[in-house]
Amino acid sequence: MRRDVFQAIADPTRRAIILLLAVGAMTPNALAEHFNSSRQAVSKHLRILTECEILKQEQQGREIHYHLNADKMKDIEKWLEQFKQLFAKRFDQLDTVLEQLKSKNK
Amino acid sequence: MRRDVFQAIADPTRRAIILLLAVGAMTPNALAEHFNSSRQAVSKHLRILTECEILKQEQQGREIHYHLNADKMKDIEKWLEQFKQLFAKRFDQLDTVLEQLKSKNK
DNA sequence: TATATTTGCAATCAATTGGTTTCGTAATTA
DNA sequence: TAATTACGAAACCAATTGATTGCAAATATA
Repeated sequence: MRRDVFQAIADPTRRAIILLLAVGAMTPNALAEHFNSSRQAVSKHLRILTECEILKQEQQGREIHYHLNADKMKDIEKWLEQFKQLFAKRFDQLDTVLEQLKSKNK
Repeated sequence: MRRDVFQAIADPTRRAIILLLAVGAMTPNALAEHFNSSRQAVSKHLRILTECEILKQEQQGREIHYHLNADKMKDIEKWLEQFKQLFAKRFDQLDTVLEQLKSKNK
């Protein structure tokens, strides 16, 4: 079973959960009210997000408060950064080619 | 069939394809050489990425060069930015609360 | 103590996914 | 023209996904 941040944010409901919890911790019931999905469906998403270590549980009596581990989100940022650098480098190479063409025409 | 950038980057092979194409355009066969998967499997990923408009095809004789539409990647960045702002705002609110507590104790 | 509330967990199901194999077609090359 | 190459598309399959239903455990309330 693959369980990484990218698979976690692939689902729109899970992305919404992340945004909601970015504002503040919430219980499953409170979260479920924001969606059309059932409480169990939301709970399943919470389980997946917890397994990815994007969420942490905090038991308070019979309630469980889910809150964000914002650090995990950096994995996405890291990959994006890697992509951006590779893409930028491509232009560098293009620049080199253009420079070479330029000096050839001289 | 859901077809968005988030679902596209959920698969590790597709993420690798994106990174490879960030450096420069490639044909399906050239791409497939970088993976253990078959040419057809890679081709299927290419179709998905093209349907998401992350990739564009450019026919050259019997070869098809796939290259990146880097703009689409901004969708991920936008969502990340939205998340970061919500998360930052949370700290702002916390700051406000702390400020209020501070003035109460005066 | 009896009842209600909050929650996780297992079983089940239809839909989707990622992969393979096979086929057809268009562009090269011999 | 015949063989080869590069590719997409369709059919198929096992594994995974997202959702539902039913249940049990723990805590709170009457």
